[in-house]
Amino acid sequence: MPTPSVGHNSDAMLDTDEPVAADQLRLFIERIERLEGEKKGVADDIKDVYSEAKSSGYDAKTMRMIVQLRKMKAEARAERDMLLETYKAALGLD
Amino acid sequence: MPTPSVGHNSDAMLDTDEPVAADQLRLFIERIERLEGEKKGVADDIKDVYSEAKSSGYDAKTMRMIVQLRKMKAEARAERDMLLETYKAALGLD
Amino acid sequence: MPTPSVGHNSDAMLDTDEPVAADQLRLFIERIERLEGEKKGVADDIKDVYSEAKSSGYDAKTMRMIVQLRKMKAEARAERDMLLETYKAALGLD
Amino acid sequence: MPTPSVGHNSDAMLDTDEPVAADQLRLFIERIERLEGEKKGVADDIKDVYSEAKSSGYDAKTMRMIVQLRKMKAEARAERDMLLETYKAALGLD
DNA sequence: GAACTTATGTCGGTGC
DNA sequence: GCACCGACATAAGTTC
Repeated sequence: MPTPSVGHNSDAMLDTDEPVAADQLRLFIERIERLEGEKKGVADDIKDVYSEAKSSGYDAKTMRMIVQLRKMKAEARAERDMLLETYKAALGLD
Repeated sequence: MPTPSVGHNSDAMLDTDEPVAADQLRLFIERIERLEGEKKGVADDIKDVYSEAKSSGYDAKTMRMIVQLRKMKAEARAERDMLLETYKAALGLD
Repeated sequence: MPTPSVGHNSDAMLDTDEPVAADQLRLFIERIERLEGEKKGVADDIKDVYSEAKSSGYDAKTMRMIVQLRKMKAEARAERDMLLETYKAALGLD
Repeated sequence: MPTPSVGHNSDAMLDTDEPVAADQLRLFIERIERLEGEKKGVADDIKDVYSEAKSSGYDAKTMRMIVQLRKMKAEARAERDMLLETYKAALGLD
């Protein structure tokens, strides 16, 4: 049960707690930074696809609308399913 | 009902233009949707890391500040490097 | 055409610019504050309706889902219409 | 799916519970939707005021800070007053 | 000026 | 029963 808060090391009080905590924090930060990098990469990829599509004569604005519309449909469906589940649970049918 | 758009293929070509175009658009859309999905996945991963860090006693808000500060530093350094490159090129030192 | 930026009063440079500007700003602020108050009032009204519905045996969470679902449907329809307009414009049919 | 609340009509009542309940739910939903609409309208009005102020040369960010500061002051004052009331009540001075 | 992303504040759920 | 916590909605900032 590692915690960032100060504590004691079992063996003779060798002060290793803080280094460990610092390493742990550093690790979290680095994982986040790596993931942020990935996210940026994917976002750039998306941009590239839009650019490529534009080069093929498609309008980005229209494409965005299509993507959004499809997403909304999918979300509505998911919501509907959830609603159904809720009803079923409320009626003891699950 | 394939596509609403009008058009015909000139000379002796089989009529493949419209299907191809529709497929091409569909392909672009699907690539984007797939990438959007990936992006969401990564974003969720980031959230998870913050949660995990919080469970270890770290404050998310503080961590965000750290990440941001480091990003700014990295950008500043990149800018400095670029500037240096520019100078070197201008002086014929590259 | 009063502006907050410094200027001249037409009649003999009586320095009334700043009071006017201050008043104008004050007026903007007060309008915003009044609207913020209204917005909070409406938000509270919404809460009240949910509470009232709960007292009548309805589940707030389910109601929220219904409201959201309906909103999504409406938005999808609006989006669809917009998309149609875009197509029509693109095809010179408007 | 009839109604969330079970119920029956006590003796000799015509079976109008379910329609009534459905209507009741519908009514709640519609009231909420109407209020949501109002809230959006007010939010848009606020945006308009900021835009208008910007056109007059004021900086929106600064204005937001002013609004927030004034709100905090007002809240602090309200809290003070409440505290005073509490004291007065405790001392039988009300 | 419009879209996207991040950040903050609020609200309902839960555990002590 | 209250306080904490996580989730959601709104709001702000940033970028194209």
